Amino acid sequence: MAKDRKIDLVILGLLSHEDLTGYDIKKRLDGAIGFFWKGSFGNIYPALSSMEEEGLISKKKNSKTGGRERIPYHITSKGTKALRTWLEETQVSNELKYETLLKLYFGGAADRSITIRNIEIFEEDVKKSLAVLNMYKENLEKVLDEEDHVFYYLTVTFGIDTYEAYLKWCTKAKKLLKN
Amino acid sequence: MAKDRKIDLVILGLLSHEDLTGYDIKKRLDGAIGFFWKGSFGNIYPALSSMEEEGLISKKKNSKTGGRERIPYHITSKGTKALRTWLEETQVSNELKYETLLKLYFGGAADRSITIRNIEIFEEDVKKSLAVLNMYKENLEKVLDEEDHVFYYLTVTFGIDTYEAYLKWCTKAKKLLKN
DNA sequence: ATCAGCATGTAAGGCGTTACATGATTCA
DNA sequence: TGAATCATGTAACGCCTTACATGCTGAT
Repeated sequence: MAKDRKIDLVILGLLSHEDLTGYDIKKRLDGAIGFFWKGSFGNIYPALSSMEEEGLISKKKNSKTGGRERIPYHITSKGTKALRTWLEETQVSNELKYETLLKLYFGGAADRSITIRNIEIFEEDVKKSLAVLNMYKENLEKVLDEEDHVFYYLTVTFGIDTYEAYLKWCTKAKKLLKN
Repeated sequence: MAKDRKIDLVILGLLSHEDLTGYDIKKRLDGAIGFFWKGSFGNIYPALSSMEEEGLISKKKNSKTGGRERIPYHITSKGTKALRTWLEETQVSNELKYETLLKLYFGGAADRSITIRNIEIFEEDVKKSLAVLNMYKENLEKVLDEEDHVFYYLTVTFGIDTYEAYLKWCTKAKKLLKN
C-alpha cells in the first residue's frame, strides 16, 4: 500500500462495512468523518484505481440506478488484513495546521481588535459545528448497542468535548484581551 | 506571495519581531509553535529564497559566530504589510488529519482491546505534551505584561485546555469500551 | 428547458517530506 | 578522534487541491 497516502485506510475502513462507489466515499467524508479527515475526488478516484491494482479492493458489477454508471468497490481479504495491520500499529501521526492559532500567535503585528474579531469568527464556526455534532450524538445514542456505533459515538463525543473546551477558552481569551 | 504556502506567514510573523536565519526559524517551529504548525528545512529555505525575490524579506550581512555562515533575514515594509493583510482576512483554514480518530472510527474492524490500547497511547502523548505546555505557561505568566506575550500565553492555554479535555474524554471512552 | 444531483475520471501545478551533500566548530 | 551542534541548501518523489471534461436522470 502507498506509504504516505492515508486516504487508503479511510477507504478500507469504509469498505469494511459495505460496498461503496467513489462518490459514496466522498459523501461519507463530507459527513461526520470530515471533522477529522478530508478528501476530494481527485484524491479518492486515483486511490481506488491503485488499490484495485494492488488487490486490496475489487470492482463489483456496474449497476445503473438512475443517474450515471456506478462502480461499487468491495474489500478483499488482503484489504481487510491491511486495515487490521494499520489499526494494530502503535505509531500515529496527527497533523494539524491551525491557522486560527497562527493568527493568534502573531496577533501582536496588528491591532488587538483584529485578534478579538478573529476569535469571534472561530467561536461562531465552533458553535455551528457543535450543533451538527450534537445532532449526530442524539441519533447515535438511540442505536448505541448496534454494530460499531460505539466507535462513531466516541469520535462524536471527542469532537463535542474539545469544541466545548474551545468555547470556554474563547470566553476567557476575549476577557483577557479586553482587560 | 505564494497562494497556498502558509509557511510564508509563519516566517513573516517570526521576522516581525527579530531577524532570524532559516535555522533559527526551524528551532522556533520545533518549540511552542510546533503544537499547531510544523515545518522542515526543505520547506523553509525555498520559502526564504522566493520571499526574498518577492521583496517581502531581505538578507542581512553574513555573520560568522562560530559554526558555519549565518544568513539572517529581515522583514521589509512590504512583508509587514502582507502579514497584516493576512491577519485581517476573515477566512481561515484549520486542516487536521487526526489518525487517532480515524483508527477509533474504524475500531470495529479489530479487537476492542486494540482500540483501548490506541486510546492509551494517545493519552500518554497528551500527558507529555501537557507537561511541556504547563512549563511554557509558567514561564509566560512571569512576563505577561511584556510585548506580545499575551498572544503566546493564549495559544499555550488553548493547548492546555484542549489537551485537558482530551484526557477527560480518554477516561470516559475507556470506561465505555470496557463496559 | 434548465438546473441540481448523481457519477467518474484526468491534468496541471504546487507543496511538502525525506534524504542527501557539505562543512565548520566545540567538547569530551 | 569522533560526536554533537550549528548551518545552508538541493533533489526526488509523492501527494493533494483545483479545475476541467463528460453525461445521465428527474424535478420544476
